[in-house]
Amino acid sequence: MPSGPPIGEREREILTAIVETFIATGDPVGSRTLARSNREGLSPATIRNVMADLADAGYLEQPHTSAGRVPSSEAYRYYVEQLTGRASLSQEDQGIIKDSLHGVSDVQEFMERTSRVLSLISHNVGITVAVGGPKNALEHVYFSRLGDQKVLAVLVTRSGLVRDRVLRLDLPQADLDAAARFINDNFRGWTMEAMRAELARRLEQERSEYDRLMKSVEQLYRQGALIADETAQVVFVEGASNLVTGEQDRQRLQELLQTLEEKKKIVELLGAYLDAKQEAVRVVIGLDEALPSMRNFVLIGAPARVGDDVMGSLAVIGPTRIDYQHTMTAVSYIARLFDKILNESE
Amino acid sequence: MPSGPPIGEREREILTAIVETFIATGDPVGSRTLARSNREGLSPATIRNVMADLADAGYLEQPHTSAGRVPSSEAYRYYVEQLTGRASLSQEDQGIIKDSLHGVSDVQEFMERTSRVLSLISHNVGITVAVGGPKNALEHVYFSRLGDQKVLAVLVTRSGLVRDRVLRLDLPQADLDAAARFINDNFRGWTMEAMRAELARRLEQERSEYDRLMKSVEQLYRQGALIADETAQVVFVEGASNLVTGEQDRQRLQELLQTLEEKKKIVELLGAYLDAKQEAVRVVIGLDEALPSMRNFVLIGAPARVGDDVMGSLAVIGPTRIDYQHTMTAVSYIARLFDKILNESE
DNA sequence: ATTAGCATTCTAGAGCTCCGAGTGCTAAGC
DNA sequence: GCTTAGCACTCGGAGCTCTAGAATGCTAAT
Repeated sequence: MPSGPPIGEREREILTAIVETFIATGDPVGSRTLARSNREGLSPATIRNVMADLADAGYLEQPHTSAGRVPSSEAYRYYVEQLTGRASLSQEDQGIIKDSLHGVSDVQEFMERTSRVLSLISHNVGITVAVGGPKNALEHVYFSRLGDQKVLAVLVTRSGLVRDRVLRLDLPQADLDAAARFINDNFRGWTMEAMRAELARRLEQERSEYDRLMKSVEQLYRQGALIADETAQVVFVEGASNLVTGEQDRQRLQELLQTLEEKKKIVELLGAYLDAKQEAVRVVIGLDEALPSMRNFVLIGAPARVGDDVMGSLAVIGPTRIDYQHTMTAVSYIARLFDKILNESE
Repeated sequence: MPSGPPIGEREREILTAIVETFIATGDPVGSRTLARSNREGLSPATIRNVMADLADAGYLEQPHTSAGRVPSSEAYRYYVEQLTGRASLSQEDQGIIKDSLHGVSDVQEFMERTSRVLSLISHNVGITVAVGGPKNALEHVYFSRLGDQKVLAVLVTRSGLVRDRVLRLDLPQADLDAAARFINDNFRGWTMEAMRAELARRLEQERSEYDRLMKSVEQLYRQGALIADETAQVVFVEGASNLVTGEQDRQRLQELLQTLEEKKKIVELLGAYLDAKQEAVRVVIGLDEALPSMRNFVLIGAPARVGDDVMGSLAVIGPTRIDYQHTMTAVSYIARLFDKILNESE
């Protein structure tokens, strides 16, 4: 618990130093080490006193008596809060990002490459989600007969996402065209959610007086041609191999990887923590509340938007011992780039 | 090297027993253990003699002097060869597979679920590839204006694969429709390869007398609307987390996971070893020739076909210490199911 | 051709010691 | 009154030795 008060200037400085040292080395940090690197020449003893206070306040933990101190979640939160955020990305990183994202005009492809680039730059797990959910605005649909009893449904959202699905349905192409025209004419620009609701309402109401057109539409609707559920989300997870270098034991590592394989959970995770309204990069420390296997892991993410439309989110997941400054800068940089690139190509 | 000769009945039996014991336990197997489980009551000493012969012939290896023997790649090859293949899948496994694949009519979705189900059943890595390459026959294309200077190209192959791409292009919808009609009318049923070649030829030849239509077609072609390169392959890799339980050290594990993340290499691997013409399940032992990080790993795969058309491949990758019989049966079962399900839904 | 017996080899693991890092406390110093 | 030096104490980890057990290969007997 952040028993807030006991954080004065000196405490702040020492806590920061501890966090940074621990992030750099991974070993519990002791008063000696700290005294050496501290610019005001404080003695180990003094530092010990401060450390004891910080430990009481819940910012530090001790693996065992004769070891140094390790930052608690609270400490990381505090540390992140007091980061200025003024840092900028190295030329090299900017280069990597730009090379990798150059010339992409497709949201999905952008997402895919971004997850890779995030993992490359952060040396952790890069994740992107392209929302395909109910909030998306419909651009248009397209149906096409495929073989004998199959129909291909293609759905394009305003955000440029393309989703397709093969349905078991036996309708002539003419009917499909009519249905597509109907939907496109009536619902272009609607959110998927609203469209589905309205469509359901109409189908219900006019049930008695169905004409051929509405019958086709109903069939398509029932078969899920208007893809809008969470399966429509596209998730890219890259760099899981980076987790191997961490200090977890086998057991934990496996659980971790398993979790990352469950795309659904990942979507939920990002959904729960990344508020679409927020502007900036968000850091969530203590992921174990949502996902037990993610104990000691943090999420650093931001919404991916073009203008005011939220297209999805991008994030890095890594151990609490991550380079916050660098990762935050990278995430923020790419988020801005996303807006810029996709905006100008509109 | 398989100095072929010294494999008589007794040798065969002992070699098989060694392989099976090693697969079951993971420990080098010694003459004692073997003598105990051997049904004809051979003494350890006799077995030792046989084992020495087998070692000379290259079928067994010794980690160190006072340890038991471990099967060599050659031994596994031999072992697999003499498997009857008569085994059938447990009801339970059949249930898992059917539940998971039930009602799927979309090749891509089938592939996706299959990779998952393969990893589940084999407790190893399940991989599927949907070929989108030059050999695929075109079903139809569809172009649609998207925003101001973008065009969405959707390409459907005979095999039911849907590929889309966003192009930077500024053509009116009418022109796009005309181009699509032209391509569909002229090239439906052609392989992507043939179509591209013919199109290139025509564009070259008639360069002087271009009309509006051919100009649109050329632009679309140049922008890559007729997706047929290897990026059109879709790869699904599931169950990488299963590798953690193996006995590799961290270093190897990480390399392994990295390799699995490189979809391109995986496609090449399957391509190199899984011959489209082959009917049955194929087992490749010694993957390190192709991928150094895959030392001690094997590939158990089969082509995924519907009738005579190859849609891709499915495979399991796991350590040499994999349950061959079970995995082979599972792969073969799913391959047959693939044909059956997608055939009847045509 | 098998097998029993035996000397030999080699590893994994248990037990042990010792070193170093770190702590908290107390008493002295500025 | 804050800071620091000094000191006794704690504890984990590295390194060492030693042993038990599992295998082996060979030889000689059956």
